[in-house]
Amino acid sequence: MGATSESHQLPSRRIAEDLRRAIESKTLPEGAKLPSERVLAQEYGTARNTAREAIRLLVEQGLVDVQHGRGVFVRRKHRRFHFGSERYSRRLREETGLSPYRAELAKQGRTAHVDCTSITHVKPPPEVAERLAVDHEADSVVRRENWYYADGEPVQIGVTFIPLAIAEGSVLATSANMGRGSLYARFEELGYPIARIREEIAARMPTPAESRNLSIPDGVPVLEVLHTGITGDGTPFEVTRFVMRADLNGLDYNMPVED
Amino acid sequence: MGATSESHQLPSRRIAEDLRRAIESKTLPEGAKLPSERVLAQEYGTARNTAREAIRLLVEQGLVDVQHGRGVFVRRKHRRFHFGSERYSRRLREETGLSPYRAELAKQGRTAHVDCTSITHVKPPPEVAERLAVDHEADSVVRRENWYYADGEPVQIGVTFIPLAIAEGSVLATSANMGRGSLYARFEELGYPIARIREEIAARMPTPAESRNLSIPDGVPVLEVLHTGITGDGTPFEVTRFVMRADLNGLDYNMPVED
DNA sequence: TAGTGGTCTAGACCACCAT
DNA sequence: TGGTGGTCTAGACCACTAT
Repeated sequence: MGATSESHQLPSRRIAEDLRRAIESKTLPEGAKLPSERVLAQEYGTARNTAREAIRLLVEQGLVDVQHGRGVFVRRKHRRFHFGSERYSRRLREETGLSPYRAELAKQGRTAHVDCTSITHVKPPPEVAERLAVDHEADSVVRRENWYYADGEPVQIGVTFIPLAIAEGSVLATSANMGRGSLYARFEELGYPIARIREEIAARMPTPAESRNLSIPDGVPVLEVLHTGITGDGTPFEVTRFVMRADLNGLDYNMPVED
Repeated sequence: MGATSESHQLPSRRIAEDLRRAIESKTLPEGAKLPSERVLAQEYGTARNTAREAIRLLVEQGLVDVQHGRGVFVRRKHRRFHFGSERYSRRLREETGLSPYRAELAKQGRTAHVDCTSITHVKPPPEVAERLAVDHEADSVVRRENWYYADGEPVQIGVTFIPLAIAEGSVLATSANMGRGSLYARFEELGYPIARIREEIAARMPTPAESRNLSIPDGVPVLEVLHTGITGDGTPFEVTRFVMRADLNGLDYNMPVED
């Protein structure tokens, strides 16, 4: 493990660079334990805080996982789940009866679990009102919050907003369980078959609350997808904001180029 | 600015929480200067390093910008550029003659600049070979690297791979300047009109090299888009890997739900 | 109990920015 | 020049994990 790099003057950067190289060259393979902070400090002749700062740089780059009391380990690259346009395909819905989330996880041999944690009536947030073409002061919408788990660990949270005029009187406004074909089958029965989707995608660091809720490791961003469901005649009937751990989730869209 | 929060025992967390609340309530509006580390330390009766740790927590959340010698400032939320399916629309191409990148920046009154920094012949990376359906050992592809600037600052880097069999003998393989209608007009002339796109999206923290190249502030992730251009009969003819600063770029897709 | 990371102290000196 | 952040030292005590 010795001191080999010459490119950085700063001890902390030099330690971090050496470790980064060791990780990228697989000298330290995935899952391997790094030398402890105290050992690094001694090897490089620095204070412990300096070795600690080097570790922090690696954490920021998402290269290692720190485990209190156990040590620092090279982060294992998880295979990502992929979600995209097929998430809303009617054929998939009807053939499998499975929600696309469950189908994707089944493909990877992992256990899916979806939990509807709350159903409430709220005034829509401005960006939701705008996309649903409702008045964000006057109109009320149904808010459904869903947590998505893989092998018992939460990986996504989705919050769906539905105009009250559409949801009122149906299971959409009252029941956590959507039944066979799930959400979009119910929309179809209500006269809102999904024909188009708009997906607005951003990435950012998680808020402290999101870090807690999704147990997001340090140095991992979130993908935020603002999804709008639209009928054939252009009427938006549902908006969902997904927040996903970016290390476990990816998006995969396959679409025609229109005019 | 005093000490008001009760929810955290740890001094560094308490300072960070107080500052976060001040930022979110606009008590500290965008662009405002935070108290200096030394002042915070004195106000909370801690060592300077403890106040410094609090600032670091805010940086990790992407809430503040640290400027050496000047101070710590509440990060200004930039309006994001939005790119999506329309990026490849033929109508847009023919009507404006402008590349979609330039069109989007013009909409926001900012100066666009695109720089083709290199054109080389390489063996395709495995994930590119797979999507182009070429042999990643035997076949060669043209590699074009483009840097995208807004007001002189780099915001995206795109690396395009084109099978040599397609690009050979055309400007695609030789010239930085693509001429009117840009890349996809040339593909169309060569018998590869774009009809579908596949976009695979991930988010992650930047590598040190990307941080340098794109001047990415701390606490800002990148969006990585692996884009495949496909003809009407399903032939992939081009793969581009985009890396974008996630604080300045977003994606916006509007597409039909296909069976 | 020994080893690990987590937090903190009370300094020090340096590099950068503004005046 | 004085104020700011950047890095480092040489300790200390705590919390967690393992044996």
